[in-house]
Amino acid sequence: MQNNLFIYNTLSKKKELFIPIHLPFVGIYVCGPTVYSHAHLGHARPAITFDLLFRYLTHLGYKVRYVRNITDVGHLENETLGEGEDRIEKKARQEQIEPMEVVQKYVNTYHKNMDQLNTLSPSIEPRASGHIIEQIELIKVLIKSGYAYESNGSVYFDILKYNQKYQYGKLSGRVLDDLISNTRDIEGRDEKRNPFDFAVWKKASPEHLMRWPSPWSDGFPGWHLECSAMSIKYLGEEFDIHGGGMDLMFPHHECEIAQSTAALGKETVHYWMHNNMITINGQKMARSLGNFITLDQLFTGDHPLLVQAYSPMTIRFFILQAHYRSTIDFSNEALQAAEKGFQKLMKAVESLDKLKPSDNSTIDVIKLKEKCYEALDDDLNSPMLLSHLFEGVRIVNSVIDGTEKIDVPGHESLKALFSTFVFEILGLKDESASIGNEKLTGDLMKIIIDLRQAAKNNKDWPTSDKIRTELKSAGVVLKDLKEGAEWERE
RNA sequence: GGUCGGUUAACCGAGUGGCUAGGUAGCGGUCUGCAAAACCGUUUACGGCGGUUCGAAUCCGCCACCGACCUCCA
Repeated sequence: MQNNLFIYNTLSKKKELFIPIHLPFVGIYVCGPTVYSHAHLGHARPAITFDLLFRYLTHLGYKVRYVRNITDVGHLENETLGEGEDRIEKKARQEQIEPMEVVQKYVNTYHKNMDQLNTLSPSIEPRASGHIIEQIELIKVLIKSGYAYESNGSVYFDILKYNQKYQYGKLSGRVLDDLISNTRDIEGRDEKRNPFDFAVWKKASPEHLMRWPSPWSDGFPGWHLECSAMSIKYLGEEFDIHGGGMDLMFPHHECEIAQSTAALGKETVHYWMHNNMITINGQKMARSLGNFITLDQLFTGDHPLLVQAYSPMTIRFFILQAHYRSTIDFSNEALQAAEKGFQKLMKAVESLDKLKPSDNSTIDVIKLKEKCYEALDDDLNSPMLLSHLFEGVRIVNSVIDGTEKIDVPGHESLKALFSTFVFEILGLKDESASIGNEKLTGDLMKIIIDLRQAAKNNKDWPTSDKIRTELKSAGVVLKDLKEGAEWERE
């Protein structure tokens, strides 16, 4: 199996030809969500980016194992002070439910949202809380090899020790000495030998709910550890691709590299891929900044910043229109443009079946197909791919117009091209059947209501009442309010 | 302050040392009873100042502005 896929490797800061370790298999690990709140637009970015990668590698014929974790323990709100509250526990306390109820609730909504965005399920979706034993075993290895030490029931990773043999910070381009010299002194971490040491195991305070027994204390694993433990378990000591958001590069992925390298004595990940952020008014969208829009809000339009609802495919198209390593700035204008562009694409796909082939052709579909592959091979350049697909849209419409001609083989190739790139690889789908009908119904009702209002203005009560009666028998109830009529299904 | 990235036309957003990215919006045209759609054409593009080059928006330097990360974040 051969390919010309080049992937930008954060580790080397270069595009590199993708060569898998064990043909025909490919292993991908992507950092998934911490499930303590609704998924927001930012979560859609890595999900769609790596869904595209998963789909493309699968299309190329690889047997891909795609692992995306669920963080359900150990992710604290403020690790600097050492006493940060676990996000999930905090939510549980606020809502007076079990932490695992919080986890279940938001895993469910996350899955629902990901389905709506038409992302394929990962091959394995491991949870941190389900791999406590694996994490404890990894800690034992780290302690034994001298890269971690126990302190008052907690266990910390020894950064200085690690840095003697390996290079801490190489992924994010950081130098440990610089980090140390730039650090303000913060109180409350006397348990650590060095302020940069990070917890791999934390002793639980008496009131802490999520706790497991370990050789060191009743406690819980450090946030970074789960990814090392679970990626090694499911993908092996060396695997192909590790992905995640750019904001995770430091410290999360840096710590992950340190843990895995210290435990195994070798590089675990061959290609590191990082998607960029979504910004809103030029600033990163994040829960902590309070400027985030959840996916549910986006799909319903229920948010002060939204002038209308945007369908899941509009969001997917919007995200694919930018390259995954660029930031995308959110705005209603941009989303409306994406919506129209997406509809134009879908409309052309519908028209494709109706094309009347000629004996000869003015179109080079093979060339177009090559360009589509070239775009994807160039570090998943989805915007470039879309621009080529819009060339296909122009072709379809021009054939209908009669300004271009296509023969039977060309027609078949073009159909295959759209099917492959639009649906199979980009993972778009036609949602006009559902959403379009809903919109149509609304528009039809408006017309009917306006006609009835005209009748009422003319005091044409028989007509007005007839409309209301017949709608009622069709299952639609009209309500005459002060501001005008409203309708709803019975 | 440190590290890294960005600044492209009305908006979003690719890309390249010389050749139209694309979408949306606008304008003109074809078509059309009118409109819509579609097609064709089109609008002040590449932050500023220097340098390298036959030629730079693309490479180099400086400056300005914006953003990300620097133990919360997808």
